[in-house]
Amino acid sequence: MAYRRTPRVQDRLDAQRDAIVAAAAALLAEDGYAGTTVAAVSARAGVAAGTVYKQFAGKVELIAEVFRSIVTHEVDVVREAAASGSALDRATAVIETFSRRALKSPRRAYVLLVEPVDPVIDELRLEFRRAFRDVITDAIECGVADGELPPQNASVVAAALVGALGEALVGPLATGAEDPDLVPTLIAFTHRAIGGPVQ
Amino acid sequence: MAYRRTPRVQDRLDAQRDAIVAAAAALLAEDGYAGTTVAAVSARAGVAAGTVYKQFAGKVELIAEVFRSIVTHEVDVVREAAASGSALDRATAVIETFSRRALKSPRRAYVLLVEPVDPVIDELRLEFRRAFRDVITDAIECGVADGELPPQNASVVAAALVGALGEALVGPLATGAEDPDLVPTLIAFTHRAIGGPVQ
DNA sequence: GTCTATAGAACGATAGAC
DNA sequence: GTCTATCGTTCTATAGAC
Repeated sequence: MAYRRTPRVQDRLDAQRDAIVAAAAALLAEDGYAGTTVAAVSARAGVAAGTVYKQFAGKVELIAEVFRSIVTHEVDVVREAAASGSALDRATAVIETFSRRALKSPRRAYVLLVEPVDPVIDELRLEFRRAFRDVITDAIECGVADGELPPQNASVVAAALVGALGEALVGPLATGAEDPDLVPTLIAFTHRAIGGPVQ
Repeated sequence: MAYRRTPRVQDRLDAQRDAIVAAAAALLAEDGYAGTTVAAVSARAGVAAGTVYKQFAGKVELIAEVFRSIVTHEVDVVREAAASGSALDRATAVIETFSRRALKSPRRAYVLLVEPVDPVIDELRLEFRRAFRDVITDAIECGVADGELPPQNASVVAAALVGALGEALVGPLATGAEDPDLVPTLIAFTHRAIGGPVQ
């Protein structure tokens, strides 16, 4: 092709990269990490296997980009859902938004949350859990400042809630068991945990 | 060595294996996974590097055995501490025992809880979190049966508490920050979360 | 005509079946 | 314990944009 990449070529390359990421994301949601082979990804993206390695250093780096693109969006959605209202409303919005979305795509959520994949992915998970924690910390701090919630160490409690939410979902996500009581249980848990009234 | 392993030879091999596991455990607690090289382990155990591979299929299998030996013991200690008393006492004992022990060996606890290591270790962590969950589930179920706690989905709440405890400790363990308020915060969080009175 | 991106086969490691 | 199938990755000839 070109000595120098023309904008046209660059666009095509960018589109190709996006197609590979989208194919990997779809496979990850359907078949988990083990089912997301480079061969399957390249076939679905309509490129050759070797091409994947022109765009990414390896499979793990591809999966890492998929993680980043999905979870960044999830953090944004949760942050948006919890942007306003009382501290209790905001905490409820976090739990409800996060868990409903996870339960709607259980396989995908399981992969993103805990499926054993690779240390590089573990590192990303740690990072994104901090992002979710910060969203909750903000809500709790506002609630404490307003006197709506009792004084507490907001960031510790927020971290605890992130861990609680993730761990409580792992079981149901893994087994696919649909328990209509799950989300209400988590909301009641959260309300009590941060010292709000339980309705 | 012998064609047939005499009891004497077998004892020596067992002792050698134990020495390797103990050396790996000590290094893991001091320097984390990256610092626990096979060379360092064998040197500390007083054996040749090749001997490690006679006893274990590879580094990951060695580390997995270290994990199993340590965490099985931790589960037992926590179970024992939470064996009797009111549901609130038992829940308090779980939190206090787990977190005090973790904070006493922060590097070790960080490795056991979340340090990115290997998918095989991730799998073990999932397994051991279920073991801790079962200990807490039992306490909550008894509390609900006695009327001490409000009705709730005990295993979901227990899983949430395991996640909460782990995630709340990750930050302090990683930074080494000593916050005297941390454990009391977690106990208050737990008491509220399961619907008990907060003192 | 030049040189890069692509396709697809080949390679070496590894995990699972028997 | 061995063997086979499969996976991630690399290599090389070809096609095609400049």
